[in-house]
Amino acid sequence: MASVTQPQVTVDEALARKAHVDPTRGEASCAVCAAWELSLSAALENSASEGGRTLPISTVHTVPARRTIFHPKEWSEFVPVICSGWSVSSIALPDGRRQILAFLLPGDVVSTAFLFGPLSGRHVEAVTEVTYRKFKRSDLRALLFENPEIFDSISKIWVEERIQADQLALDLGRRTASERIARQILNLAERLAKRGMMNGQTMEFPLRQRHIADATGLTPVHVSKVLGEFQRARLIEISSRSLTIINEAELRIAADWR
Amino acid sequence: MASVTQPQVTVDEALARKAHVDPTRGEASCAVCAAWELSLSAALENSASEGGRTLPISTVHTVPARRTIFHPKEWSEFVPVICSGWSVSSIALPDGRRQILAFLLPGDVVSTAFLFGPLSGRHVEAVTEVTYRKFKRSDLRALLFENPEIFDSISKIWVEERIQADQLALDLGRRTASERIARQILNLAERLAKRGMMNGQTMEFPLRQRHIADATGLTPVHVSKVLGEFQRARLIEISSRSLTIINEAELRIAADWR
DNA sequence: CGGGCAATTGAAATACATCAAGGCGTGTGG
DNA sequence: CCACACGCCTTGATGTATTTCAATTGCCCG
Repeated sequence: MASVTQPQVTVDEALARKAHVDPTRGEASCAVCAAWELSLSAALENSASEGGRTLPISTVHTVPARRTIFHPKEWSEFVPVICSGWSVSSIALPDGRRQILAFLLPGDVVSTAFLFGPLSGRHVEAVTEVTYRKFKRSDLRALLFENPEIFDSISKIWVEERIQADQLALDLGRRTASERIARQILNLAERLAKRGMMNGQTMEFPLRQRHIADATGLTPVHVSKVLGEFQRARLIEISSRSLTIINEAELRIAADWR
Repeated sequence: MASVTQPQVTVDEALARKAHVDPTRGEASCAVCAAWELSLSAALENSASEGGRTLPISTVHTVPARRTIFHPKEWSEFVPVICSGWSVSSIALPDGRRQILAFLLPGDVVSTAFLFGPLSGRHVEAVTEVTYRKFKRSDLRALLFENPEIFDSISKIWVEERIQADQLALDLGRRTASERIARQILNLAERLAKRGMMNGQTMEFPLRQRHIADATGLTPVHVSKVLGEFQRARLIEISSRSLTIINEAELRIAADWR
């Protein structure tokens, strides 16, 4: 028996299973999670159905856009996992400067570090309307020890998370503004594609330029200028909260090269 | 029984224990690790002596300054832990730009992510002469499952590591050159102090300005200018590979404030 | 209809990079 | 032991990417 969950689960199967586990709510949100190979939710759903038990204690919450999901001063026993919508994880300085550490998409756990201790200073905020689950840390940890599959899943996410953090540092420290912005776009496109949230080369794009600025360590004004250049060069097109990659090859060059 | 190892171990005790476990080598290096509360080495030493077993398979290596400890293309089964000396962990772009992710001091594990999978692209390089241990990943993982104390230790280190990564991103994305440099100095001082490697307010400082530049996302030239200012302002003093913090209060202000 | 957030654009300021030259210490080979 | 080369640091002049400031427009929402 393989100890790592392979992405054999189709969205339909996951939907059916979800309906079995929790027939009170009709959202397809966590089916999307379950379809995502690396997701924590996937592992949890699987373990729950296999054992014939219900999911570990978790509560579902829905918040409107711009609402705080996790407060920086919160010293919480809970691990939040995004079910639907876009949100943003960041840390800030007292004077208002802030750095976005990640855009969170459906299926993302805020950070695996939350499993092992509270991560104070982290702010998680909804960009669109968001639904998310809160798992109790102790429940998840117990599950982790019982279930090697889940442990493997978490380990994978852990390594992924570390790689992302490394790349973020490299981007912020050593790349130009255009590179950083191009990379954010490509990165988001890739992650959305994994979730079946790309429509050809176009994606819903609820981010404000302020978000991109805070993620790339730049100013909203400068982000506007670079995005303007990208559009004039016909690399991308942005209109009515959606973004289309017109010339992926050129965009990749802008992202990778000096 | 508390599941978290407290720093009750004195350096002397650790030395004695070390001698018991491995009488063939006289270095005090890992005694320092054992004295450090958060260290992986500490947990390992404890478990080894408690069970009356020997340490898990690990090999000790010594390399001269500037030598590579872990190659970016290496897809290794081993987890390196620094025993003595300074080294540096970084990632680089094909065109030569590089970002230092951490300065590694005695007792530091390169990254907890190494426990769960190879982290390709990471380069670890000795700054001074360095001795380090290589643990086999599978051994460590086995130990992790047997031994909740070790698991707790690793969890703690992981959370620490995540916090460090967050702060690095904030520094690189949102702080000025002076702030970044001042913070690096204070951070190193604090970590050295934990290891008993501070001599009052002065520390051995084997780093080249190129290292500081690559850690802060700046140019060696600019680092030189800022360090010059700090010295002229009598915040610090650097001479013959050692650095003294003269005015800690002011240095903290330079580090925290705009 | 009004108010406020978001985006765009241009002009001016600035932080940092690049370029270039010189000095200083250190190891090395003649 | 000297000469020399080389890496490292410093310093100044110049260049440039990005910020800051400011004005204008559009737009969503109350």
